[in-house]
Amino acid sequence: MKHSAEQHLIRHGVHPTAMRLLVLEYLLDNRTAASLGQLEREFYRSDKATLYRTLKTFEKKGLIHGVNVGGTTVYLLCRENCSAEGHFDVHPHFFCTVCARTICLPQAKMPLFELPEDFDIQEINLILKGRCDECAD
Amino acid sequence: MKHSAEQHLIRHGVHPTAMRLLVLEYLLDNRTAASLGQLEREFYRSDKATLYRTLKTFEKKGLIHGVNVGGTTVYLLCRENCSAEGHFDVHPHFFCTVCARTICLPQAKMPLFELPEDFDIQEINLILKGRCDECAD
DNA sequence: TTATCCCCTGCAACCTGGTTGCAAAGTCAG
DNA sequence: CTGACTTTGCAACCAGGTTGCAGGGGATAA
Repeated sequence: MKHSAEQHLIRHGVHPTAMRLLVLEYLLDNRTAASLGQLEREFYRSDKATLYRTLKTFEKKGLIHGVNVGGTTVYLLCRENCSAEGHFDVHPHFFCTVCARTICLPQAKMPLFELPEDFDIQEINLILKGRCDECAD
Repeated sequence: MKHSAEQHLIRHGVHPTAMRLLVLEYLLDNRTAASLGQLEREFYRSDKATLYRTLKTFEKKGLIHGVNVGGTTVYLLCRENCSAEGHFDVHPHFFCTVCARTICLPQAKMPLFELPEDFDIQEINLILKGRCDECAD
């Protein structure tokens, strides 16, 4: 456990401090997206700024990616093909309006768009909202 | 001018006050999305809360719809098929990273998704980011 | 016309999420 | 052990969004 998280940090060039290990392990365990606010609540002993900077460091080094869902940014673990050079796992995300979890949908393909005129698309942001499998009635 | 905006308000059951006419005309003229902040800057004599409530009223009555693009909500005029009963013009939006305008793309079809398990999709949020036709090099 | 009521507006305050400066504490190499 | 660099915690700040409250203005009933 500890080891794998630590290795993960080192592999991405992030100095493995106690704080960072805790946050990374939380993300690994939870397997769902976490917002700054969630981390604040989870690690109420530590400071918002530290958590914020931890997330920013992780994002910059390619461990996690942020998704803006309805005003707040949630962070999810990246798959293997991401690094400090860039995030390459572009895929839709699903936000459950019941349990408020955000889930990656890497299996769902991003749609291709041909816009009529000379629009230059650099980024696609696709969020599906509804009930997840666990919250469906 | 005045008449059409006024009619538009009345048709949607919104009492046409001076404030509301100004905001609606601004939206009609600009033909691009406006955020609360933009309106605040444009109508610096009036209050944020009033502008906020104006937008909310318009949205509730089906005149405009809000799109969350990277943290802030921008509002765009609805097409004909919206009303207080609901917003039915679901379509992608394009956000230009150069001029920061948000544009409706009603001509682009929303993709259909079949999610593997019993996910219940209620809403699709699709935002394309890049350079618009006017800002392309 | 006057009194009444309701809706609209402006002011102020507040909350949340995000962000930065600064100084203390910790880490590590020489 | 010392000095340099990194990480952390505290505080403060900012923007966007939101609400309560009181005053004003217009429509309506008496």
